[in-house]
Amino acid sequence: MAVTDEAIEKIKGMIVSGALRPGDRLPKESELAAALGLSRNSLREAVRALSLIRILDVRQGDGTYVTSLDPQLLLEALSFVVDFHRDDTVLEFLAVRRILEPAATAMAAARISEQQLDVLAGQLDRLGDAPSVEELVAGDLEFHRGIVQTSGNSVLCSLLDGLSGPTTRARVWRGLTQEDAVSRTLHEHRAILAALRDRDAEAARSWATAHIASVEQWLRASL
Amino acid sequence: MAVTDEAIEKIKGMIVSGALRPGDRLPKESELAAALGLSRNSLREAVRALSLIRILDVRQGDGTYVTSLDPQLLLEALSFVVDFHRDDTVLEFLAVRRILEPAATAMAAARISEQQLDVLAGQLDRLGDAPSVEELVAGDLEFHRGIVQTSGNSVLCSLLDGLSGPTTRARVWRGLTQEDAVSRTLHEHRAILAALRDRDAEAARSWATAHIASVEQWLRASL
DNA sequence: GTCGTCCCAGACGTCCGACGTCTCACGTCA
DNA sequence: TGACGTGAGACGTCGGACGTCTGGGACGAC
Repeated sequence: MAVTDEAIEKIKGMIVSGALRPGDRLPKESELAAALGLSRNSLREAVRALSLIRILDVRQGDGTYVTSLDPQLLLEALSFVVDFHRDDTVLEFLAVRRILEPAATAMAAARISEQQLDVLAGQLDRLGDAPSVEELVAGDLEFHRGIVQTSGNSVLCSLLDGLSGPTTRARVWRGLTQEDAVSRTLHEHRAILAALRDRDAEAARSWATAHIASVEQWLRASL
Repeated sequence: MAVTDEAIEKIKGMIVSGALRPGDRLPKESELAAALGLSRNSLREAVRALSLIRILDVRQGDGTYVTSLDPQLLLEALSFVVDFHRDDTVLEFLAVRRILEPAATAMAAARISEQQLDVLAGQLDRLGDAPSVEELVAGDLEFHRGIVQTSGNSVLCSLLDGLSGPTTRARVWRGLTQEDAVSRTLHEHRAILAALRDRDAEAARSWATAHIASVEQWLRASL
């Protein structure tokens, strides 16, 4: 195994074992390199790799720190990876979202506050009846994220965020050319919101499932 | 933005745009560094980072290649990230698994072959009535993976693999000290298998849910 | 002709030393 | 007391040198 890979494993070990805790500062590069028995260049490759996936936070002129290691932060790296997938796997990602999002929406029904409901309603109102594709994609993202965030499970929230981030969603909408796609989407969003306001978890789950299923159906037909 | 980060973005762009396709070989480090306008050292940091998340495959003495970019491969990096999460987030991961796994198990009911059913049954038989904790963890992993793989969705499969890989599962079992945990788990596995053999998707889903819920319950009580 | 072996060009792996750039903290001065 | 300048120290980048490994071609035995 290359010394750089060893260094990655050792740094990982120091964090997992608790020797390095979230927020801790690492020894400076030259010292850590000496301690791990490799050159500064090779160590930097290890640090850079761990920094890409948000394990470490490198600040020029200051030092290198362990991040908070929050699920939200670590799963951010997921969207980076998801960007690489080819178009022909979009349907598989959508199928996973179809499993997760209805569950998250149902969980939100019991927890969402009146204030948050009003915020979501305001979003939909501002979007109007005939938004542009860019506005719709942004609004769609914001709407679902707002709901999922109140599910109370940060892992679930981050996972959905990563799986259906801006890039994926844009790819989906690029494939949706049907006339009534926009109006049906807006209608379904309002139905989900109404179910949440009624605290009806099952209705919310069903509307969320139907919402994603219809997107899936359109997409399957247009591929 | 640092030159290394720029290099990461440029290489990502080359892949996403299709200029570099899965399996393609990159120019040698010195040439690519010159083309991107940075030193070989800095370029290596970028390549190393992309290699950690399985975007690139570096072979000493040969060259650097784009991987297959299969969901299965890319989501492998997920388990690396999951290893860093603290114990207090295990329940959140388990809650997500409780959403995904029943769905995957239900999907498998319609697709699993008689041969695969026999393989799973053989696994359970070999495990016996009183396996060690290590054997049980390994068997548990193998059993669920065998089912999920027949769901037909590689993204779903890889995601579950990453979320509940060896490390996470070992952490869960470490917390399970109750006497009847082992026998109840084995019983539930057999129930899931019976439902699959009956092609009863709803029964399979319910048993999978109950199975994870009981693990969740034990874990919550023992934390 | 086929197969196995040897050898080497070429690519990645590692290291060193130097210098640039940025932060933070400290001390100065109004 | 506050703003400002300055310097030590950390990361950022570079070029070159050498080590290590792989793949493929040349060569010879069968």
